[in-house]
Amino acid sequence: MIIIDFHSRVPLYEQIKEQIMLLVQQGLYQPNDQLPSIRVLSKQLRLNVNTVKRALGELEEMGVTYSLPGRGVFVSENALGNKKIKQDAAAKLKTAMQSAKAKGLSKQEVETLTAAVFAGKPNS
Amino acid sequence: MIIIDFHSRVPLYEQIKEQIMLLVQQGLYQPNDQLPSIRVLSKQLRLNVNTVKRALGELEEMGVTYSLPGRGVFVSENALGNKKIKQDAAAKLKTAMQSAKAKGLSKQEVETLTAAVFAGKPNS
Amino acid sequence: MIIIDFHSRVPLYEQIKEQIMLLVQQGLYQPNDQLPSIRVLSKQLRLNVNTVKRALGELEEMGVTYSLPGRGVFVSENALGNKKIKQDAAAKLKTAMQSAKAKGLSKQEVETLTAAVFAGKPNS
Amino acid sequence: MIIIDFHSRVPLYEQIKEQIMLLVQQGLYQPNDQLPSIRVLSKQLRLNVNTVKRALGELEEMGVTYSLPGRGVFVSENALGNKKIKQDAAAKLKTAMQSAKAKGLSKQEVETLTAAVFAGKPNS
DNA sequence: GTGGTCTAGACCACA
DNA sequence: GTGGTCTAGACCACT
Repeated sequence: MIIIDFHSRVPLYEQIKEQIMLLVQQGLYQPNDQLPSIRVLSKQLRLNVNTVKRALGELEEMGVTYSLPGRGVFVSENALGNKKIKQDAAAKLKTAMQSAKAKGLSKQEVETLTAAVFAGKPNS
Repeated sequence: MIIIDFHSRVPLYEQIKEQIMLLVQQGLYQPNDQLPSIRVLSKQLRLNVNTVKRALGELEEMGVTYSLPGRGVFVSENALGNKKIKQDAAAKLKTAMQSAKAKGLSKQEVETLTAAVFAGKPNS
Repeated sequence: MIIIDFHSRVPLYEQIKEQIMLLVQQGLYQPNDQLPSIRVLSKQLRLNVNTVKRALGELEEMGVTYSLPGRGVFVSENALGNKKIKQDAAAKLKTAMQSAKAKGLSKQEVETLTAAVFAGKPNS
Repeated sequence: MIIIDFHSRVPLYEQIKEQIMLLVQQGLYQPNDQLPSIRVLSKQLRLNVNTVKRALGELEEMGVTYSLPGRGVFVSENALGNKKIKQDAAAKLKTAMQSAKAKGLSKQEVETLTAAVFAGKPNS
């Protein structure tokens, strides 16, 4: 389910975080569902255990998952009701938008892009 | 004219690049205008010369500026007509936007953000 | 009577220990009273037998209970007269309190918390 | 300045976090002060670089510090105005207090302890 | 089996 | 020089 791009400059653990959040947001993992174990994930993704561990650790810090030592990692109750996550995403988006503006993209072009992205699956 | 945010996680040399491109984009620097010298810039911005050098070097590589050894650095004719630059920025923006959508940002929230970013100086 | 919080980071066997000590402390179990058998407890709490076994084993080691092989587990005479246990708890509490103070909690906030914790059943 | 107890069961990175927060809270490190580099700290404390890195990473996550790659780690503006830190400490204190109650400490004993802890340097 | 902690050491980007 | 990422592998506590 999770696909890692080893050539991307985005850190591997960030890619894992993103994709797991996506799976949760899509409802493929429900609250209190157990995620695959760290060891299983690391084998599937061909990554070191510590890299996966870091991803899950940060997801836990963000309130998306919780871990019970000796038992496993689980999806939190209000996994994505979290404000922090949205703020984070908004901040990153703003940075990208400012950069785009500096490089000559017009407001209209951005709006067209926005429409395109939000077309596929209506989200609001 | 150029403002560096020392608290930002964006590399200093990237900030310089962004800001110079923005100034060009806004027409404050016209094609064939001379930019301040590296030494002047590094003093103004209180940055290491190497950092400024790297920024200008990459701008030249991108075709935004050209340098005449012994004379200085100048703005290229087609400084921002370069399609590749815009495409790159657009691609990154799209990724950030998709991620933001996945994390629950609504289309409206993105539009509000767009308006905010493009508020300063109308651009389109 | 015993409630296990599966979401808590406190080990399950520690939770069992705590709760049994609390019941004894509150006088609901008198010295020489028999505790429910390990099997009964593990079914009630939906826990692995080994987890319950460990909890009772440690209680016995602490002198809170004693077991008569083939008969069951019983509350000791001087179950909580044991000074070492209290001292241990007091030391940990002190550490946590100092840390809380260092992080800006006021004396009043701690007192409010104390009142809340000791609210359920008056104890002194 | 920082003292690590290698025999404690508290994780080393937690000890580092605690002590740095303490130094900040005491005003020995002011906002925007630069902390010793990770490598220097790890040599001083005779710890692995990664352990120190983790401590500083979590402090950053908590908003106590911020790091500028290539430059160093610095104390945040409102390092300890942070609500999250207090909530964390309060939660830990509550757990310790419940445990103490279960082990027979009376409300009065806790209050005496509170008074003792908050005696040294008045904090509220 | 599970996750948590720690070490040792490599490589990268940034200033 | 700085911090950031990643790997490999050890040991521990808990279920």
